[in-house]
Amino acid sequence: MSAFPPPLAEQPQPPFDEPQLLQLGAPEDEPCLRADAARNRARLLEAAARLVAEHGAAGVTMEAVAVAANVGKGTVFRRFGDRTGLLTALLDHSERKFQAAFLSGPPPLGPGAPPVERLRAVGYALLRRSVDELDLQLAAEPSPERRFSVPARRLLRGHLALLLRQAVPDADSELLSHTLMGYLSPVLIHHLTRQCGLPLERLEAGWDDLVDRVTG
Amino acid sequence: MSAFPPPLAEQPQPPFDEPQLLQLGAPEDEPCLRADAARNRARLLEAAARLVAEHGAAGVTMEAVAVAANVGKGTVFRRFGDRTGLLTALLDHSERKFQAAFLSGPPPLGPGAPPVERLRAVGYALLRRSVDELDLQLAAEPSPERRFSVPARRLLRGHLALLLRQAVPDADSELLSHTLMGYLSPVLIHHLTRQCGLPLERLEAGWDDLVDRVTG
DNA sequence: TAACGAACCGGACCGAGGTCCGTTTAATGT
DNA sequence: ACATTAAACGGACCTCGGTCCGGTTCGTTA
Repeated sequence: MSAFPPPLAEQPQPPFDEPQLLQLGAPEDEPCLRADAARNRARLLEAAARLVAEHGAAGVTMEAVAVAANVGKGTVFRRFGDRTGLLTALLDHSERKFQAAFLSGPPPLGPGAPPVERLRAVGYALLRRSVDELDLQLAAEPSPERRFSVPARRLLRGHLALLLRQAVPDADSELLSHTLMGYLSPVLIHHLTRQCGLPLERLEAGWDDLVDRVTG
Repeated sequence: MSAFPPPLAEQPQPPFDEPQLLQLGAPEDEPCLRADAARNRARLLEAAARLVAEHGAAGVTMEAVAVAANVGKGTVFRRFGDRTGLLTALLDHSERKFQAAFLSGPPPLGPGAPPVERLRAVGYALLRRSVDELDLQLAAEPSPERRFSVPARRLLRGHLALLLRQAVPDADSELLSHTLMGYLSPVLIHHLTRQCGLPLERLEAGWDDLVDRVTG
């Protein structure tokens, strides 16, 4: 196991119930990366993206990516830790945009709107984003043990908890935020839209309703 | 892929929004199994259980089980389909007891109590059961694509949807039931209790609160 | 009881994720 | 320019889940 660079948001795991200040990760990619490392990283991401476009996210093997990038297999793992890390890196751009939007973008997603409206907005935004990148998000799904340690998800959950705390101060926001996260999880969205054929509108209505009930 | 016997509850996938009549699977195990097959099945389950007890669920490999049962590796897969199937079979007994309890047991879990109370009860029961078998349940976690097709979960979700329909007829019970399922999912329970150290009481209180909000 | 076919058995085999470690190379200091 | 060293490289190697298929066994029918 290795000390490969932190991908998305913050790294250390604050104790569960802590207020947990929200902050993005480094503004750019890896802080300082050796020239060859940076070059290979770029090559790998490009190769991976191409393979995803060609064969779908599911059919992308680590070895194939390595070969396509003219790089050793070990290098892939050194850089991205594991398969999930590589796929996650592919989603990094979109993820950062999303984070910026709900952390400091214009209302109702960003600060300025009342918390309940922000809750609605963040659900909509996530649903929209997910239906686009569903394949990749699904393939990037981390193993059950790490699912809740993924920085991006910790950040989002913290955000939901914050909004909930503002909207319903007398509730257990931590637990409720987990409930809301469940509704927005890529696997569920995939199941409902792709496997069950529900239209996006119904999921959005469901989110509205859920937010109403939870904050009501 | 194979036609290995249906493990827990019903098999065919009814269209999403259907009323979905609830029914258990066969009262006993596989309907009719050849003598040697039944013998090997028993051996395998026994061996698997022993290995779980010794090395924990995570450290149980299919080959090890096969060896411990004096059986070929292919036989394990023929019988149980895949690793998840084997682990799931280990949970079968407990699962059936749970199903029987909420389908036809005494109130408030079984029929007879008002739906909201039954909702509360099923949550309590599941939380209790999960904290016991957490390791196994975690190891038996199916791959994301199949998570919602697992018969036992389909059955439970259908049950929740039914109770919700009775308790809040004007809501989208299907969607809400998924939300409730999320709160009760083994991975979340594991994360909250084991990784975050929340006491079971808090999870129970959270379930109470969630049911109130959702049905309120 | 002999014969037959379906179901079952077993272990060689494969693919893919992940690790290891000897070698190479980029940055830094002299 | 050269030495030094930490970092990066690469591919052989390992593990483990899952498949395949030739041989075997059970249960049935004649």
